[in-house]
Amino acid sequence: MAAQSGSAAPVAAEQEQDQAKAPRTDRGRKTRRALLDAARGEFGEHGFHAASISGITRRAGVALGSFYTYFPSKEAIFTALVRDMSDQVRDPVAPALRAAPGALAAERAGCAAFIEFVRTNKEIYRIIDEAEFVDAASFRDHYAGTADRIAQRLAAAGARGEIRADDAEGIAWALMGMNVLLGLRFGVWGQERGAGAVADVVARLLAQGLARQG
Amino acid sequence: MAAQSGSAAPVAAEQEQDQAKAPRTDRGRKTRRALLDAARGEFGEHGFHAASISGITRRAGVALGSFYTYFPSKEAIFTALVRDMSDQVRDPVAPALRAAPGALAAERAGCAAFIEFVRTNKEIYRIIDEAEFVDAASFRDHYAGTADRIAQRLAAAGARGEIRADDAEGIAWALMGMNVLLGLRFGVWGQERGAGAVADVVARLLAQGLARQG
DNA sequence: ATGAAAGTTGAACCGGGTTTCAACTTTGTA
DNA sequence: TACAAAGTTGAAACCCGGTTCAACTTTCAT
Repeated sequence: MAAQSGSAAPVAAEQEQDQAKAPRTDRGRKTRRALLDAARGEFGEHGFHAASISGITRRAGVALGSFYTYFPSKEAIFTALVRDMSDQVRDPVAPALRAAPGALAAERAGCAAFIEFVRTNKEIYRIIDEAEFVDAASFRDHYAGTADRIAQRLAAAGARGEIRADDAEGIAWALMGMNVLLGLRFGVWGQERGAGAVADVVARLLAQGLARQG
Repeated sequence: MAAQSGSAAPVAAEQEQDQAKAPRTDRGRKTRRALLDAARGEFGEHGFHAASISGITRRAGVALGSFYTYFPSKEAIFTALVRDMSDQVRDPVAPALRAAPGALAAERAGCAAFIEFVRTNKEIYRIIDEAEFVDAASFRDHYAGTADRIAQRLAAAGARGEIRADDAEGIAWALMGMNVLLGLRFGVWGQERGAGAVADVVARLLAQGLARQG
């Protein structure tokens, strides 16, 4: 799955005690970052169980043992990576939402930004999806958090009278689902359509459903 | 993800040569079935990499070695299981679709049947999702096949003039996405809503989008 | 009944990947 | 400059689960 996003997050950056020993030096920070980037490639390419730590360190250009300076286990780096990427989807989507003139335009822009992001970050699906098994909490947080942000927007627009105001939560999950599977089909598997064209599918569905005239 | 479905499939039951040695006896068929059922539990609970063959045989109540009478590897039984479950989702959905009076009613009924199925088969998400890594072809087949069937229905309804006739494919993926994520949220993670109530979210979206009046 | 084919069993083999560790190098600070 | 802390290294210990296999039991057709 994987999904697009909204505004800022609760972050809660401090529960990393058990996850990793934080680097105290510039060199250390660089190495840690290199490991995380390498992990994205390795996990994205092979999936969690087929990925290997030696593969990660090889890509990162560091020795096997260095890995354990920053992450206590394979699971730990995976978890760190999921959080990392979950944050990164949000970044390009939030401004797109803000710039749009109305609720429908916002969802359209959000979808387009998401598709765009997916195209240059195809691994996101494999990584966030696999979190379901490796790190269920992050997986849930990602989707529940995203759905929440969408529901907020819808509720606000509903209160302003722009759209129907009922059941923001249900609609939010449905909307997130559209974005996710459209991203899989037209972002990861194929590129026949531009991001805007994909977003139009969503926009029209929100504007008129399947009704024959707008 | 995982997804709901439509009518009959191309089946192509014969490419199983390399996948498994077919049982020639009743006893054999029973054991094979037991292994498949056990695998569903084991993979659903632990995910592919944490699941173990000895766990499967223990659940099935057979010796470790018997496993290899029916499946040449862990991957092979997983693949067999994915196909098995992919077929099983279709079963309850297809009749629901057929019984409905019109296109919108059909999608509503299909969604409801899917949610119902998910509730009694929660492992389907973990299993079909993980196929992305273990058996990419089955994963793709499942989603692409499902989307195709939806698109057929929409195109037919469009031709009958029931709904707008443009872009059945795009709408199909969007619709499948709604069903999938609603299933995750209201089928697997929570049961606060009845299947019918969940299906109504979809039905209204298709009928009127977010417009304030129908 | 009886022999061949199908199915069962679980101990042991085996390989590969995670994790440990002690020697070594670099960085930062007093 | 010099010492301690931080970071690096990669060989090897360790673990664990997938896979094999040869002896054994059940089924089935004649």
